[in-house]
Amino acid sequence: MYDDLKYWYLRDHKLFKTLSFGDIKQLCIITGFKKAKKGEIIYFSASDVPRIFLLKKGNIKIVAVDEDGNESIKDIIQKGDLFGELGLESDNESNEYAKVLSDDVAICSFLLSDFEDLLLRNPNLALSYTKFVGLKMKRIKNSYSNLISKDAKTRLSLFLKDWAEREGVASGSTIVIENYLTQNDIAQIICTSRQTATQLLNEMESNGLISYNRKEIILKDIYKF
Amino acid sequence: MYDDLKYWYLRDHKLFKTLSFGDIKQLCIITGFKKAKKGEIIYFSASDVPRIFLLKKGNIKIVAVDEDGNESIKDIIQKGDLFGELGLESDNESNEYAKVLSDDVAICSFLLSDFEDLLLRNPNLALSYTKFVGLKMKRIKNSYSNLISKDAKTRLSLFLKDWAEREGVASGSTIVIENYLTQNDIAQIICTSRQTATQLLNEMESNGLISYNRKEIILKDIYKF
DNA sequence: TGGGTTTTGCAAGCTAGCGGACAAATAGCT
DNA sequence: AGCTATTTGTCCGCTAGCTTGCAAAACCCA
Repeated sequence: MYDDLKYWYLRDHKLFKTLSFGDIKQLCIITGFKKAKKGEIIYFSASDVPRIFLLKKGNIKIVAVDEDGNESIKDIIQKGDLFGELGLESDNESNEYAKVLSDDVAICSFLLSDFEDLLLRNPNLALSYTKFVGLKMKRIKNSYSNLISKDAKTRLSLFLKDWAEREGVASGSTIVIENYLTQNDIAQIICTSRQTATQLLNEMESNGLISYNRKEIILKDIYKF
Repeated sequence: MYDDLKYWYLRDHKLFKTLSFGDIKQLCIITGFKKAKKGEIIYFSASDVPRIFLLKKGNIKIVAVDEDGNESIKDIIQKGDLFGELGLESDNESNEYAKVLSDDVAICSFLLSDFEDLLLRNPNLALSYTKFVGLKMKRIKNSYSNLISKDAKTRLSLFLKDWAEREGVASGSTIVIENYLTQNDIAQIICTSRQTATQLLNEMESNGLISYNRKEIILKDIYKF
């Protein structure tokens, strides 16, 4: 019964659509499953055996701590996203943890080595997975070039637009986003200081572009972003 | 005979080490081969069928042109590197070209679709390739976090160190790099203005850290970087 | 309901580094 | 050798956005 649950959690991810019933069963045997509540911190990498994680429910942020102890947001992971050692190579230097942003989350995970075996036995999955990693790479490249050539205001606009497209609920050209990020989080994502982010958000609000509060962000007209 | 040449060009790339003789022959049938000289510009993507390229000899830079016509260096490709649609998904929006930096280059290429077939038939290659893409991604992530948290001077140091490790010829703690980049190129790679790059390089030279000219860069003591 | 914690708002000085301008040096070409 | 194009060196004004510092507002939970 519990195994069945895990089965379905994996089954409905698009990446695993191509797998046979047996293959998923196999992966399920070694699947871990975990729930956590808002604010909890989940450590991975480093100490533990390398794993791939699949976020089934909720949102988390991946935070990296550098040599000097500074924390920076590496990624925001949403329902359905894979995270962890996506490159299939364990890098021990990186010191990261995940923090739960939504009320609660459900995460499944499997060992990197087992996942590799699965890829070897399923060329189609391997190809899909490669494209998936490629897509992740393209995203990062895009953030990188934005950081180089666009100012903070533009980066904020682009981020809001992207966020709205990924998670927003539209009614006409107005989009409502459930806001589970603090202004500090947003600032880190668009690579600016908290103060600048605050200032820009207020500016957008007084220009009538958005309506902002701690619960939700409303983009009045998505076409203006 | 010409086919044999192409065979060897592919054969000695570490990614293709696991392939059987027959597999490579197969890939060779559809392999393109091309030579070019310094300063030449090679267009790819967009107009053409999507391809993966393998630089067999020399150096090139990948330059992207954005909507406003600004050019920016996306990547420096060296002997043995793959480039092109590495994510295996053709993106038409991107407008890029390659410019030859070394005296001459040799490039082989194969169609994306043929490469995909090959991956499907060779799970081991697929896995290696995924790791290779993952590694590329890790590099970009690293540049990104450098850009966020390090100043121009530090980024220049890190870049020189990295360059030296990849291509430099060491004698003791001194490393000599063949310099095929202009200061403008270097500036773009470390994401700063040409003026700042010039100033920083001269500063490092007068501090005795490096010795710079258009032909070569000598890092006096790699441990100081 | 009240006290502590986290988040947001606002002001002002400061600085890294951009960008324009121009001259000198070097490379490339015929 | 001479001419042109490219690259490098330098100076300097300007500004986006970082930092420091503090206060108000919202949230959390016992």
